[in-house]
Amino acid sequence: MFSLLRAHIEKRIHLTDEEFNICTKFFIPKTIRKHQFLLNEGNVCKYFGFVNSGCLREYTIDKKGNEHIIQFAIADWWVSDLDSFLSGSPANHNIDALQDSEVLLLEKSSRDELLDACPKMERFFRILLEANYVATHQRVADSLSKSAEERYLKFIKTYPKLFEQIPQNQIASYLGITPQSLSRLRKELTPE
Amino acid sequence: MFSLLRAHIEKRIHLTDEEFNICTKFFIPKTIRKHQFLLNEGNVCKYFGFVNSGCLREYTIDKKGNEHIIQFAIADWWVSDLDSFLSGSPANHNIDALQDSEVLLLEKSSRDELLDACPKMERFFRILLEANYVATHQRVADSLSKSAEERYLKFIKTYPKLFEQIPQNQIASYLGITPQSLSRLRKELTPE
DNA sequence: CTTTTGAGTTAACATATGTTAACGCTATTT
DNA sequence: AAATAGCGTTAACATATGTTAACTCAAAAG
Repeated sequence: MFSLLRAHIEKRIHLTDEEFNICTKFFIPKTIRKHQFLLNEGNVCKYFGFVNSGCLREYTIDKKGNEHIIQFAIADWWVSDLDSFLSGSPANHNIDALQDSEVLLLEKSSRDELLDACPKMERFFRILLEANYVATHQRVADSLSKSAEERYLKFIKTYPKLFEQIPQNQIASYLGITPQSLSRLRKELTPE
Repeated sequence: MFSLLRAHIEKRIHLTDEEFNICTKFFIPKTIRKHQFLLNEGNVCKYFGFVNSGCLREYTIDKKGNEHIIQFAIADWWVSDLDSFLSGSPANHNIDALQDSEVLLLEKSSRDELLDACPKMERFFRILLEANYVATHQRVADSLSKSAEERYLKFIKTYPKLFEQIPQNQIASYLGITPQSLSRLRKELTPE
């Protein structure tokens, strides 16, 4: 149940068995079936979730009704609308499962208690956020400087596992283009 | 010299005078003149910098030679290529000053020492990164779901001070469009 | 087994933004 | 004072991506 999380944390900081056991107490294991929601726009995001298996997505719906995927989360990743989670304000994003998934949920108050109970976890979250900062800034830079085709090729290279698991229309949404454009672009990539 | 930094930290965590004095020892004050570089692509980013005054920008140059601004930094903000700073690998980004600026520089080793000397600062950086995570994800969401015009109007609303201080071609670069497109867009916004 | 739904493809046409080039204005440099 | 460089604007044209609509195919639902 907690072995993936243990390994995930251990990559960043070292905890004793005892310390890790304290941490686990704050998490709520949950199964989320495909198409089920972990967060609906307008509600407060109650959880910071670690994905044990499956795949979820965080997305926003624009005024035309189109979905835009902000973040995928597969095993060993975290999922949340951090803005809403931290501020307690209603979320602008939705989170649902693309596949049956198992997650370990941390409520806001639990996380605060966890940080007090195990101060080493301050460093863990700091390091986790640093890595995320880098990845997200890289995504911003790519959206500024790369064509849809370049972003697509980079996506395949960077997230080969996601690429295998996920429908193409979802990838298009993540890349910021329509499924039709992605289809056209793929056609142009395979001359013959 | 350190009063802005003190207030900046105090917004997130509380430090005693003594603790803060320990922290200040790790920072190197520096003046950066307009057009001077704090980081050149290909070099390792040695600093995590707090801006006391002025304005800097972090940007990348694409293969066509166009600049794309990843981040502005005015007073009370931080500036760095965090990827390079943390990993020690050569930077893909440049950092230079748009105006004469005063910064407080923290070297990588100094930051690690600072975190050990004053563990409360773990929490400070964690909170700082959380806020940045939220802002950057918001920018990603906007680049996926908003038109250039909407992004421009939002920029003005979100960063009125930056909007006043910065040439429009720099804003265009941050928004991901050409200066000509921004000019056209502005014209359409002022009907007569 | 039949029907329905969702994913992917294709094509014709529409639109936002990029490209190139020219011009004017201001501030800086000589 | 003259020359230069940087910024903003404009216009004609080019291109990448969006829009709409139709069609397959496979999987899921009835």
